[in-house]
Amino acid sequence: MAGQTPRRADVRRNEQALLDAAAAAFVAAGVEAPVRDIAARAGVGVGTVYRHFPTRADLVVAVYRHQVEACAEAGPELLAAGATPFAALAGWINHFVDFLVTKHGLAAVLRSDSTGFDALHAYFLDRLVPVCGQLLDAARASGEIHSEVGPVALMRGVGNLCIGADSDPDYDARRLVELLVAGLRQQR
Amino acid sequence: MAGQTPRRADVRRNEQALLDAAAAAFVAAGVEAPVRDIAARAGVGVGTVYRHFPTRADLVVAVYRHQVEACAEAGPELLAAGATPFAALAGWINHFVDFLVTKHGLAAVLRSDSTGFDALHAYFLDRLVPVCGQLLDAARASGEIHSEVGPVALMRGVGNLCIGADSDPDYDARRLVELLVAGLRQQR
Amino acid sequence: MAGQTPRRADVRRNEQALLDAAAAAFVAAGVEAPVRDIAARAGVGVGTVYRHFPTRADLVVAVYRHQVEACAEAGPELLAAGATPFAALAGWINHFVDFLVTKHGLAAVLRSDSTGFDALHAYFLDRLVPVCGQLLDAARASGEIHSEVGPVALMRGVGNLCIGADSDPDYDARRLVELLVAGLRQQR
Amino acid sequence: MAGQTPRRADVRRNEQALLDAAAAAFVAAGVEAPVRDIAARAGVGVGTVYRHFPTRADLVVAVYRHQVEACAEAGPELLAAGATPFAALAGWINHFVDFLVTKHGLAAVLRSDSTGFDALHAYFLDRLVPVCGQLLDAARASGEIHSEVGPVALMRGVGNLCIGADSDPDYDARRLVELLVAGLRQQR
DNA sequence: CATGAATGAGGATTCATTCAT
DNA sequence: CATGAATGAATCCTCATTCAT
Repeated sequence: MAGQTPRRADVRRNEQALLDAAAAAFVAAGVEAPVRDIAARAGVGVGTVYRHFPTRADLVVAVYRHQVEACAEAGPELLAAGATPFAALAGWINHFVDFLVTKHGLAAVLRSDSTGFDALHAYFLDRLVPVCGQLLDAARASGEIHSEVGPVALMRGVGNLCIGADSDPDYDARRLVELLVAGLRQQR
Repeated sequence: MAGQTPRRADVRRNEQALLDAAAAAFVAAGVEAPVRDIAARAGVGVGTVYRHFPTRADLVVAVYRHQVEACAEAGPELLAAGATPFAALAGWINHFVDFLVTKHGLAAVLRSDSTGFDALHAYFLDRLVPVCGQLLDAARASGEIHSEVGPVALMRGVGNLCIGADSDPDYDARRLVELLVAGLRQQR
Repeated sequence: MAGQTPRRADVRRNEQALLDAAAAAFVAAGVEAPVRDIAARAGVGVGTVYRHFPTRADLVVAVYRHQVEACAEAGPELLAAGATPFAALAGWINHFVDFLVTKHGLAAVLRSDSTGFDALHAYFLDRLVPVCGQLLDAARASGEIHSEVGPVALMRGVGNLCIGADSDPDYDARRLVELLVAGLRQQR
Repeated sequence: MAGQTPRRADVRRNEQALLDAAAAAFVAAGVEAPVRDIAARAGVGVGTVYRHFPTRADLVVAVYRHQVEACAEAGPELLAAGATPFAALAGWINHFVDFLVTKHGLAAVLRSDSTGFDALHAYFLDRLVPVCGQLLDAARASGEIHSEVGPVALMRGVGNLCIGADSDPDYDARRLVELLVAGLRQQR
């Protein structure tokens, strides 16, 4: 129970090296990059990776925590920024898409049901679903959307639409997500 | 003397069993499902799989072909059925989603970028894109939709939304696809 | 019990086609050529190969029977030809080497102890050892050689020296066999 | 800090166990012995084999090296030991045969023409051919032998004669090699 | 704490051989 | 008799994960 950050300097250095290495490996080979590659990039043994991040999901979470946090914080900010709630929602979804599309293979893992990514799923849901829900509720309250779709379903759909967007330049996930969001406004 | 199809009844049965088994295996474990699993589902030895389908791509193509033909034929039929073009498009997309989700969960391969599936992608696109394009054009001509999204993008989006729909009962791909299709009507 | 040759014409034709095909396959890929290749070359099913030649050794024996017979018959002829017994032995060994060297991979199989080649070994020994033994005895009787090496050992040695002679043009098995034969004359 | 050899004792032990196991497996089943068998003989997992020797050739080379060095060093020693050059040559060949037959039965690989063993062949030749050549030259200079056979051919012949000597107690490779060596003295 | 060696499950592929048609 | 489809053992190789040092 030492708070978030380890006290020993070398340990902290190792952890940071691992995060950097993992980020680089994820870029190069996707979030399923071999553990050994990550360890090699960080200049440590594989055991050290496992010590710091018992599961791959833990590592992924750690690598992307900052960006997830930023995404989570963007929700209330957008809502408070003056535009309509629907515009805020659309803006936030944009933010989310940017995040997913730039992280090689992350979108695909987000929908993977293999155990071992549970921590990742949990973190994503814990952190972002409330934000998305708040935006959806606000847009619903303002009468801009009528759909009853919930935040989990919406995020899952957006996530799915982003699968493969990083590796195929001809695939424009953003446009399709726009369509999906536009669909929310439709009367039903 | 039978041209394309094998003459011996057991061989034909086996091939069909293999196709069914592969389809099921793809649903359960994706297009990269172990050959041994497919063989086991079909009740045959692995050698039999390799005899009928020397490469995995051959198998996937064969599994697809069956369904793809039915789907392709459904397009003109729906268009001729009397409802509006947009209704025909929506109906066809429904059909497509059924194909992807209910029966085979092949959505994942649609987006696979691994080489070796090129032949598969090509076939898929060759056969279905024109059908979808025709429906899109008709709906556009009738003034029901204004979006400029093309058939390739639309199908890819629908395909992506279907990923994982078979294995997760809480994920309602149809609803999200409805949203996407609804989005097509939006003014631009 | 119909004597050596089958009575039905088509069967005889098949057998001959198989012998030719096997000979060709042995040249191209060695005596361990896949059964399916041989069947394909003969334009028959693999089952037919097995019907005619239950084991690979049976096939090899059949393919080379003529040449083995010729080799066996050459022994007495050389002995009767007027030269010294040692010269006859040397000549016969030459004959034997020619046979082995021109049969891709046969020499290697001759020393293989894998069951399945038993028939081949047996045939070779049955047919050629007595011939070689006769020549050795004669040379010993004439006082030209003193070595006590027996025909089995000698043939085995010659066979071994021939291994790989077909695939490596730099390897001159004949010269080494000459050395071996020359060694027989040495006083002990 | 140890240069070539691994520092951890258990690793070194493992590597040696692997070399011994591979040598034994090669004797029993040839250089193409299943990796799993080698691992089992060494009491390790297959992964360990691959860690130490990424390719089969690496393993075979390593197994050879050990013995080859000893054999190479024996040449000059025998020559300096006082007997005639021919006796030294005969002694060295004996050593070589022991190496091939008694300890490892590696003779079969010496003649393997499968690519991937090129490095092995090269090493073998580089190390032993000069030694054998020196002995041959000396024996030729002393007038004890007259044959023009070179070291490569001689070694190849000896190697071939040793094939299968380990697995067949009735096959006396040494006697045949003696014959071959005796043949070197023959006038031509 | 860090290391990286060892493990072994997991998945692919080939081919000899049998046997239903 | 002939066919060739089916079988499945045998082998290869990769990596995630554990644990002795």
